[in-house]
This record gives sequence, C-alpha cells and structure tokens, in this order.
Amino acid sequence: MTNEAQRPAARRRRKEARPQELTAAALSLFVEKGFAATRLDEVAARAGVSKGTLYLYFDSKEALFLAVIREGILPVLDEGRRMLAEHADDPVAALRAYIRGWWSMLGDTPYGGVPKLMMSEAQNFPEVANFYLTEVIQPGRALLQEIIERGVAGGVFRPVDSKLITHILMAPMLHLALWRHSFAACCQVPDMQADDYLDEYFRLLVHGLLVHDKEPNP
Amino acid sequence: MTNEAQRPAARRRRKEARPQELTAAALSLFVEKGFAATRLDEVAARAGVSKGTLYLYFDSKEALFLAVIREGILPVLDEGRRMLAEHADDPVAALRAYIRGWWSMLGDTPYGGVPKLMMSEAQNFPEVANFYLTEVIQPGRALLQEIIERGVAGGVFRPVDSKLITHILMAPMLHLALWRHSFAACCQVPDMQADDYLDEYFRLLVHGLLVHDKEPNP
Amino acid sequence: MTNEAQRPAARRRRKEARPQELTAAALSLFVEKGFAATRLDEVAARAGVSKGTLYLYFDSKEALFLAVIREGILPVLDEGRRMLAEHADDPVAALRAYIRGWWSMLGDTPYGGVPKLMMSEAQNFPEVANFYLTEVIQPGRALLQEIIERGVAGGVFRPVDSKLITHILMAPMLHLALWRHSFAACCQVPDMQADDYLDEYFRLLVHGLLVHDKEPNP
Amino acid sequence: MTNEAQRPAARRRRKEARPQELTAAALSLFVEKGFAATRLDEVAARAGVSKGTLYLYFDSKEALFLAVIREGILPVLDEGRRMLAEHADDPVAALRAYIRGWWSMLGDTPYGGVPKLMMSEAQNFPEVANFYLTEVIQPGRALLQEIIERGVAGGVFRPVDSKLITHILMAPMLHLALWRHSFAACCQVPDMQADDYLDEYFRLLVHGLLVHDKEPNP
DNA sequence: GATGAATGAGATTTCATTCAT
DNA sequence: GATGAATGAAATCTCATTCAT
Repeated sequence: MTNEAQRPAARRRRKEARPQELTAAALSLFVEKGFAATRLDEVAARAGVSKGTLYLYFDSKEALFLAVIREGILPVLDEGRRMLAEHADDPVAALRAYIRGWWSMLGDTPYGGVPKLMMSEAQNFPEVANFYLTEVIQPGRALLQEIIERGVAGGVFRPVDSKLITHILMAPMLHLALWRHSFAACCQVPDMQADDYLDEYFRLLVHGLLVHDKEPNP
Repeated sequence: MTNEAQRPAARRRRKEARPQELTAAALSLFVEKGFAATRLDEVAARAGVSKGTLYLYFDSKEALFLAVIREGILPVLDEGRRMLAEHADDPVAALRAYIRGWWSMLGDTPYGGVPKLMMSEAQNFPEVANFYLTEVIQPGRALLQEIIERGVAGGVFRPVDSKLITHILMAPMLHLALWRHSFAACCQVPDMQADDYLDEYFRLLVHGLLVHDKEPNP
Repeated sequence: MTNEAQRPAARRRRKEARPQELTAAALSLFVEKGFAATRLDEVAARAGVSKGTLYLYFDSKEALFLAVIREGILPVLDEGRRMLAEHADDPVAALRAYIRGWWSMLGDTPYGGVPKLMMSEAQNFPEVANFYLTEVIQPGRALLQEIIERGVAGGVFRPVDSKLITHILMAPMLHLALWRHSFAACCQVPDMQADDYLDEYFRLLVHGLLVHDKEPNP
Repeated sequence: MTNEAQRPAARRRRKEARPQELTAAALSLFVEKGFAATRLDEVAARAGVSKGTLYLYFDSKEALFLAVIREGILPVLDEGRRMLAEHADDPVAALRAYIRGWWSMLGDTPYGGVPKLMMSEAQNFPEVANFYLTEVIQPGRALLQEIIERGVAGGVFRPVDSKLITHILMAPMLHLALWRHSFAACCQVPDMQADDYLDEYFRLLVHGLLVHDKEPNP
C-alpha cells in the first residue's frame, strides 16, 4: 500500500483535482445541452478521461449532476455577506455592490450557467431543486431583502413588498445569465454588453422610468 | 380519390383537430421535462393516442418540437399591436397594458412554458431558436421599444438606452413564467401572486426605488 | 343484396380486374425492392387504391406475394410445348425458338422480374419456392431437355449430360433478365441489346468458341 | 492517451478481429434472407455479441451492408491477374483456369453469396451497386475479355463480340452460385455437382453443341 | 487507478393490419 | 366495396453502466 505522504506531489494533486475537472466538464455540457441530452461520453471527452473514470468518482449520472450543483456556489454567499456589511450604512451602494458582485462572482463565471441548468431541470430533480432553493436562492435573496429593508427603514427607499421585490430585482440579472447561455450562444445576436446592461438596470432601479421634477439625491 | 368535402364530418373534424391535441400534450411535457427527457410514449398517452399516431402527423420528435414552438404564439403579437395603438398617447398606460397583456395572453396560458422551453433547448435547436427569436422575441420587444421611445420623446420617461432597456423590462415578466414552470412546480414555495408581483413591478418601473421629494405626476 | 347480373358491366369488369391490377403493382415493386422492403402503402399507391383495399382481396402481404408468383406464368408453358412440337424435327431451330420465345414471352414482359424475385426470396418462402420450382422451372427445363435429347439422339448435338446442360443453357437467359432488373436499373451501364446478346449466345451454343476446320453450316 | 502498443494484446486482437466477425455473420444472413428481412438481433446473435456491439463498429445497418460488400472481394482480382499471366499463351487453358478459379476462390467460399445479395439489393443501394460494378464486376469481366480477345487474335477462338460474350460467359458461373443460395438452399433438389457442372460448361464453351467431326446435318 | 469494449434496457421509428365510417 | 386514421408489435438505434484487462 502506498503511503499517502510518499506519493509524488504532482500525482496526489492530480488525484485530488480530478473530481473538479470532471464536474467542470459536466457543468459546461449540462448547461449547454441539458442533463438528458448530455452524454457521458462527451463529459469524459471534455475532461480528457475515459468514460469509465467517471464512475470512479461518481456513482451515476445523477450523482454527477448533484455534485455539479453542490460545488462552488456556497462560498460566494460569504463574500456577499462581507460586502453587505461593508455598505451597511448606504443601501444604494450596497445594492450596486450586490448587482456588480453577483455578476462578477457568479454570472460571469463558469457557474453563470447554473441558473439556466437548474431552471431547466428543476422538475426532473425536485430534491436537487429544493437543495438549490434552500441553500443558494433563498440565502441570496435574503441578503438582497436585507439591503432593501434597511433602505426602506432608513427612508431612502420607498416602502415596497420586500419579499416580492427581491424576485423582481433578481430577474434582470438572472435574465442576463440565461440569455448568454441560450440565444446568445446559438443565434447571431449583437452581444449584450453586460456592464452597460447592469448600469442601465441600476439606474432604472434607483430612478424608475419617470422624469422627476426634483432629483432626490442632489 | 375522395373529395375532402365528402368525407364524414366527424372524422374530418377529428383529423383536423389532432395535430393541436398532440402539440398541446407535447408542449406540456416538453416544458415539464425538457425535450430529451420527454418520451414519445408519454406524449401519446397524454394525448390519448398510440405512439404510432404521432408519426401520422409529425415526421420525427424534432418535427413535433418545431410544431410546438410554431403554434399559437404569433396571433398574440397582433393583439399587442392593437393595444399599443389604443394607448398611443399614454406611455404609462401602454406600459401597464403591455405587462398585463403579456401575462394574461401568454404567461398565464399553456404557452407560458415556451420561454422556459426555448431557453433550455436553444442550443440544441439553433434553427428553431433563430425562428423564435426572429418571429416572436424581436417583434415583441419592438413593440415594447416603441412604447419606451414614445414616452421618452414625449418627455414622460427619462432618456434611456431603449434597446437595452427592453431586455431589462422583459426580464421580470419572463422570470415570473420561468419560476412558475421550474421551482414553483416542484418545490414547496409560497405561491407568488402574479397580480401582486406585476403590480409591484409596475410601480418599480414607474417610480424606481428612491423616495422622491416631489411626486412627478400629481 | 345486389344481383350479380344486374350490376353495371363496367363496374363488374372493374371488380374482376382489381386483383390483377393489384398483383401487377405488387410485382413491379417486389421485383424492384424485394418483398420485405416493399411497403403496402406503395403497392396501394401504385395500383391507385387505398391500403385497406388490398385486404379486401388478399389476406396478408404473404398472400399477395403468393398471388404474384402464381399468376400468369403457367400459360406460357403451353405455348412453349406448342413451339417445341412445331420444330420437332429440327433441334437447332427448336433451340433458337426456345431462346427467342423465352425472352419475348417472359423475359421481356413484366414477368421478367420474377426470376430475380424468386431467387431473392426463395429462402424466405420455401413453399412458394417449391411451387415455383415444380410448376415453372422444372417443366420449363423439361422442355429444353427434350430439345437437347432429341438433338443428341438425332446425331446433331454432341452427347451431353442433358440434366446439367439445361441449367447451363438457361443461365445466360436468366442472367439477361436478372441484369436488367438489378444493375441495369440503377447504374449507368450501356444498355445490353437483348437481341444481339441472344444471337451471340445462340451462336456460342451452336459452335462453341473454337475455330473448327470445317464449318458445320457453310 | 494510452499507446496502442501498450494495450493488452488479447483485447487488441479481439478488437481488430471483431469487424470481420460481424461482417461474416451479416454476410451469411443478408445472403440468406436479404437486407431488409435480416434483423440486427440475428446478426448479433450469429456473431455471438450483443446488439449494441454492432454499433461500436458500424454506424447503421446500411453501413454494415456496405462493409459486407467492400470486404474481401478485391484481393481475388490480383490472383486472377496472376493466373491470366501464367496462361498468357494458351487461351483455352486460361479460360479453364478462370472458370475454375472463380469458383474455387469466390463462388465456393462464403463470398459466393455476394452476387445474389448484390443483385437483390442493387436497386435499394445504387451507390453500393455502382461501387461493386466498378470495382468488382467490370475488372473481373475485363480479365475475361482479355482472355477472349487474345484467343481471337491468336486464331484459336472464333471472332465474337468480346464485350457481350463476357456477360454470356459469366452467366453459368453466376447461376451456379445463385442457385446454390436460393432454390438449392430451400428446396429438395438433387445437389448440382459444381465440378461436373463446370466441366460440362467448359466443354460447351469450347465445342458448342454441334457435332463437328462430320457435317452435323447431312 | 484507469481504460474502453461490451452490454442490454429503453428510446425512437416503421409498417402490416384493423375497423369505424 | 372502399377508405385511411389508428394501432401496436417489432424493428433500428442510443447510451448509462459494467468489468476484464
């Protein structure tokens, strides 16, 4: 039996990195084609291993799917909490940071396809959907809700239904990510400039569409 | 051969109604499970016919998919154009009508699942995606864009990037439909009241989040 | 109940002609594609009737096949016997008449595809093959054998194994028919002139390939 | 990936031998039943593998058919050319060698069924038929034509239409093979002794039917 | 640990046959 | 008698999973 410590470091590193190489390949394909339409052959090929190797690390295709979803999303929440604390006294800045942060740390990374994937597959994998809802969506929305509620309490934001509004507020961000992994990926559409999109969105949030006689924050 | 008009009326009526019965069954299943995960057995069973019957009307599973997408969406656009004309002089009312109309005539009907389906499958069916983009999404957004541009021209709306903003404006509506056909369909989540959601959204659009010293439209 | 005698003559004629219209269509398709690869849809379409009509006249696809083979071949044998009697005293002329007659009355008619069909399907329909062998092939060869044996007995033909030689003698004729319904029907090959082919064949039969010091028919 | 040379020898040998095991099984069944009537289940069973295995080596049933035809026929032509050279000065011997060689190296081997198969399926697979025509039939006939033309040029053979005559000369050989794989395989017919048949045929070719020593019709 | 040939259950697709009209 | 929509058994084909090497 080889002693763990005696094994060459390179190989040990490789072995430990394997599962993530596999889930990364699987993620990109699941997002691209959906779970059912993705063949494990392709996943293995994209990860540069043989099909059998997948089964050394994951019991089944479903287990692979679960691992894909589990992985790498939760750490982001901590970062979000940290940011929120930083801007505790300025709801507008916090909102801006939330939007920017969501995009740069999630939407614009390989994990940006997960919302599409989870929406597509929620009904096929109710337990996974529940897990994702509980562990990712709801905590993420709770952060946003807190920003909103602080703003309202501080008299900066209008009184709103803070639960409902989080759904509404998330939608344009999610849409940006969904669009990128659907129509933008297959049709000749002019690239949506994410930064411009998010800026425009932020202004919409803050001011609405109407022309106001007096600017609120001079 | 036999003259069409001479055929027994009952059978003819059935023959003509069949394709829509089949696409209706297929639509609901494709939305629920996705294209690849839907078995034709199930489609046939839900439509109350045998598997073979599907092939009397559609050459293949893909052809069925295309028929599902083609069907019944386009008429709605005319209705939208009519509505827009009705509110030609009031951009705010037109916007409200657009949002409400989209929901009642699309989002809240069996076709409300099509956005989810198309997003999920866009990369697997680029030609269909292109068709949908060209025939449905872009005309629909053009209507919205016109509302916005009229509002801006009339001094009612702030100047905005009218192309970008249509994406942003559609997002919460699409999200409502996507949510209903994904997490809401499989997880125990408190039902999102569509009317409240859309009202809240409309207020957000009009006013933004900020408290304004002076109401713009007294 | 309609009395047979009262029915319009045209209709009665049509009804009696039906089975032959159907077998004619079936024959041409069976020869072209083989039994298994021929769809009853096509047979019906070529005969200008509906699929269901086939089942008014034939119990099954196999029954149709059997009818195709049964039909219209046997009368030819009588004609052959007549011809043989005509040339009873001249084996060479009889042989020539046999070859020419076979081609003009069988090979060059719609039934010219039957040899191909029967060869292709013999192992799938042993009973039909046996029927065809007994009723068509063997009587046909018996005629030929008699020609040969008379020629040998009369000192005109060399002594030969008269059983074996009939197989050999039939082969070029059969080959002409097989070729026409296989490669000639699908590949760009120079048309084999049947008359030239059969003349050349007849000369080969009579003289062989060798140059003989003394020509037999100066 | 893995180096080909490092793979276990046993498995590699198997992998390389597989396609031929599969085409051998397919050939025998295609000849027996025809292409359409042969089920892949049967092919797999006869080859001793599972249905899925066929698809590791051939993309479709049609691809399997093409492979069956492609395989193993062409080498024989070289052998034929060698033989022809050997008998360059004796057309009669060359002809005898051609007949005997065709039978022993093609007709009497598993490939002896290919002529029947190709004739049956030519119209269903025009490209394959064209390939077979160009690569097998025409080169084979060219060899025979050369023998004939040398014989004529040398004054040994009568002047003949050398193109037509090759068709005629091939027919009895082909017929022997066709017969064996059709009626002989399913009906109780006295076995045709191939050697006797070919001898008798050779004599017919050389001498014809007529008695030459003395005027046949005194 | 890693491989990839092999499997077989299950999907899509075909088509001979039936039967209400 | 004639039709052709509908059927469902059986074919082709796919692919997650296994396991000998």
